[in-house]
Amino acid sequence: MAQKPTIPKGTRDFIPATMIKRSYIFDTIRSVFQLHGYLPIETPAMETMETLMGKYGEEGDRLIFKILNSGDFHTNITSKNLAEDSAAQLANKLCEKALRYDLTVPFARFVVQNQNNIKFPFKRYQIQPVWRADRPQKGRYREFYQCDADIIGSNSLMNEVELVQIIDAVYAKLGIAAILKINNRKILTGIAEVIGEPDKIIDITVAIDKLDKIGIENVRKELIDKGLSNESITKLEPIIQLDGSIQEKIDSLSTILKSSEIGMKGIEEISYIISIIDSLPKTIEIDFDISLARGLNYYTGAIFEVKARDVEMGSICGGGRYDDLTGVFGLPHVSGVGISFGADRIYDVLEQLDLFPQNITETTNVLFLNFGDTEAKLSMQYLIKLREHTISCELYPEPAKIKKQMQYANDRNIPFVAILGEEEIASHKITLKNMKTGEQYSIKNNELISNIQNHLSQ
RNA sequence: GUGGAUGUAGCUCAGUUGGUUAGAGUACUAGAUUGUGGUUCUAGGGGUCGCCGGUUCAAGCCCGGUCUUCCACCCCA
Repeated sequence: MAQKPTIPKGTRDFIPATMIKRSYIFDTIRSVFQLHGYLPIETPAMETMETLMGKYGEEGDRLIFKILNSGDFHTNITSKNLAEDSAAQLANKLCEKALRYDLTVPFARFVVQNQNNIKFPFKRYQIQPVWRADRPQKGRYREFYQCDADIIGSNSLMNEVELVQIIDAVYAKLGIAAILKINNRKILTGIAEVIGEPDKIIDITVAIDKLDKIGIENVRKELIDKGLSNESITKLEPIIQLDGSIQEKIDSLSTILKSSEIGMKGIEEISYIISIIDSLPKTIEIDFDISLARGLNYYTGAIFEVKARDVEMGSICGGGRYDDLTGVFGLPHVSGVGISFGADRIYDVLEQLDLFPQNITETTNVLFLNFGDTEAKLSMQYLIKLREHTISCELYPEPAKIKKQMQYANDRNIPFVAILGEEEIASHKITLKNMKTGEQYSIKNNELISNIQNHLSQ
């Protein structure tokens, strides 16, 4: 009996109509990357466990898809291992490879391994799928594409500015009204210092990142759970709830963080970035959001996050600066900064807001009907000529009923049908049918290309 | 990993207090129309009612388990 086919949880098939829309997103992002001088690379779908584990925090390790070793993977597992090892320890014995979790860590590995083949500062873009063993839900998949642009080997804040310009250009091209939130990890570190809890920086950032979502009361509860003193929380609350213009927030924080050297460095950085962005034309809205933390532990400077304004969806772009990501792979003191567009969420946003352009659905421009062997052979001559003029065209592969061939053209959304039957051949003519208007007319066979070109350019 | 919903034709879904042979729309195939698509009409094919077990004379419907998908939490693109 035939089994019912399925695909793994959180994965998807893409039909042609969907792929055309997805390609539109990838093409748009890629063209913006290239326009800013970024170069393409690719890395393998799988990395060694060593490369990935421990780079994304404890939660991240759990969400990495591990690949079972080939062959006799069980021979070095004892019953003692089974009884006593943690799941993570067992996984380490059974798996030496895993699917990549993002594009940034593999990129760091790539940079170290290929440091003699690339020119610094190195600007690369990378558009590939990543995998996370998360529970799927709205806007969240287990296999999804990231579109990353990173620049590594340069400390200049001009790189941050350039990435903001890229973000602005991408969303402007796609027609998405977006808001870019900026913060700086050094400011968060500074805040942790001045409230007297420098060791709790991770707990603090994770908690205040949720301020928007769960409110100040629940943030306070979470911080108490994590062991912060009441005194520290009392100091923290007015800081993370600072309101006003970007400049007002910067001014307030300059006073608050005066005693923290690293905090003041963060203020200096964000002021610089924002002052330059302000002087440039842009369509995206910019906000300095003190509660923006982002989970990834490796960020050390600027952090970015983009959300669509008119639709409820997680972030559609994220990124930041990391000062020493390559250090763990043996290349210390190389700073990088990058952003990552979530193509699948961008798709969902465009779909929900009906923002896909109308004209990206057509593929073939002309379909030749098939009247039999003789006529089909003759049609081939015209197909070749049309293709020489980059007009996409095809011949219906078998001499089916005309009704069926017409229906095929209709279903495929092909705008023109060329009819080359016995009558046309005898009179050296071709009948063209415009499938949108239903209009049908006869032309001389040497007028075919100019006629189609005229219609397509209208 | 935690909690809540869900599952009936390829797709979207009806299906009464449990009662003969499970329906509709859409899609598909053919015909009305032998060289013409979209609209219309007619006919046809297509279902182990997610899976396993239980209750019952009788289960798509009730009960238990399991899987799937979706939603939320954690976390994240």
